[in-house]
Amino acid sequence: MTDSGDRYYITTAIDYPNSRPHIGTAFEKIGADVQARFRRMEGASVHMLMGNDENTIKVPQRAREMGLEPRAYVDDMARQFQDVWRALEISFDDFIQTSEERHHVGCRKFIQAVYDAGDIYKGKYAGHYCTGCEAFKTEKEVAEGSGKCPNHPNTPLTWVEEDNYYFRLSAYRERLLAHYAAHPEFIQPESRRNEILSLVESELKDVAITRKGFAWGIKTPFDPEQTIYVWFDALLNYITGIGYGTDDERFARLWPADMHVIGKDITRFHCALWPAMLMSAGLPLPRMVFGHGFVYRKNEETGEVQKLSKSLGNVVEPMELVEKFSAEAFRYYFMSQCPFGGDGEFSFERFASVYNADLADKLGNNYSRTLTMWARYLEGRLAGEPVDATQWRKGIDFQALVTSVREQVGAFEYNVALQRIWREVIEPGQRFIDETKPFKLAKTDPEACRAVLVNLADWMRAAAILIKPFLPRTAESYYRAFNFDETTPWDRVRYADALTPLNQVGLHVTAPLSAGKPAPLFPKVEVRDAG
RNA sequence: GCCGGGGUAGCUCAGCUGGCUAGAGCGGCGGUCUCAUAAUCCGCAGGUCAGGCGUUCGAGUCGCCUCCCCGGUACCA
Repeated sequence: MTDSGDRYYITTAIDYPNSRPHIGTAFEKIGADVQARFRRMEGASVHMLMGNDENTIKVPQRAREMGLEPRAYVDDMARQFQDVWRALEISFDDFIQTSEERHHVGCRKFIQAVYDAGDIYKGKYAGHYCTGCEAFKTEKEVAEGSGKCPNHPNTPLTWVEEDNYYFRLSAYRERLLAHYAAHPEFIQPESRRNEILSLVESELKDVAITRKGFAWGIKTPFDPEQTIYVWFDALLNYITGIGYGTDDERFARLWPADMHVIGKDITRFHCALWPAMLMSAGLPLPRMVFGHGFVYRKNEETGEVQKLSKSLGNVVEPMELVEKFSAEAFRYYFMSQCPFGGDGEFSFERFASVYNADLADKLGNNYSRTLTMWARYLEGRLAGEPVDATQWRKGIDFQALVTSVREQVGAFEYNVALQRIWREVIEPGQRFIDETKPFKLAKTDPEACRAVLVNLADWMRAAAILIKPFLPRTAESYYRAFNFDETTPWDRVRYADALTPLNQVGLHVTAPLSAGKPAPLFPKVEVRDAG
């Protein structure tokens, strides 16, 4: 799946710390995390990097508003972001803040390398300048503000020309096109690739990469009056975060990245500007860039689908859902309901409905059923001759199923993979109980009842393994409900282990039970109360 | 305008390089079990696959045209 052997370096986009993360940003992180967890299961040595993009003009502004030093402000925001990511079980290995020294050092080294390569020249940037923001406004912003700055409608914009440095992006057009052709998998999914292809084929303009007069940010080494501008600075986090300019050995070990997970809106920066920058600096390119879709908010009453925005007042904070439901439920909803490469929708009502149907009634309920019967009919412990533990999945080509689910998860087709797991693993387990009726067999044919229950143990083991990247906690509860861990330790389980025969020797329930029952994994909720 | 992506059952989505009577989940309706979180399981519900033309023995699945929705259009999360 990756040609970099057993190492897998995956990144997510770094976020502006102006406001706290919402469910859309969480969507990206979870999608990347599922991949990271999956690759770890497959035996890769995974490094997952996340971070915040702090060298923006809004940072000192916001800090001032809150009466803080910029540094204190970004540190506090970084802590808050990480709290959310941890609550969502995002298994990141490192978190970079672009205000950190390691980033500054690496940035300066990089821009100097590009400068030395002759790809940076001094030019004039001209645009609408807002004295209130002390910044240039884009044409789009000006249009939105009907000719004025959206933030300062009473301050007239002035047309200002400024000397600053340009990166010779246009010079890389041919090389970029050659790279896309030679590596068709470079841009994912397909739709994003087409978009970039036509963009680069049409025209590439040089980009200004420095600005004048900012105290906050990274100074340009060859001209201390200039500060490195947003994109040139931000993209570099992917290399400064693994030691570029500060730890050569580590950088050599981890670069190039196997996967940049980003939002579809910033595809061009990652698929055109970034590779060109790397080419100029003489560094290898990342193997893939995945531009995921967006999460929209569906208004329950009107049925209207809207963008998440502060002004519409429809922003949903991840912690709200985590507290009301659980991180597992949060992860499950977005991974199963929103195709990662496309757009998805969120509503509280639908969230609760999916939660009840797939998690409470299926995953959770069958856990309770199985364990209760084990306790009641076998006193939690298996004795006697081994039985055929694969009865529950007769009629399913389990080998083919595991193979295709692996491919789908590896290709970020999470919603499809989960649907298959539910339809061909989770639900057959429930149907098996219904068809064999172990609760009746217990009275008429204890041996047959025992065989059914052994099958259910195998079912739980297989389910645990397959859902592990998506629902790490639940998967672990499933796996540790029996002493499976003695045969294959939980942290070393691979997808292929779902196919290995169940070890029935000494098999027994290890889940905590009270009065012969486990605590519900996903307590059912009222759909109406969801919001 | 230009470029790109879409339009498949009430809702959310699958349908790979064209081929059995177009699928799943949810919702809805009827029935069932009792191990379980009043959960499960079974059956039913019939959508001109946006519309038209064409290629083909055969098209959601390819080509062209029309309508509608969305995104991008560059230094913007």
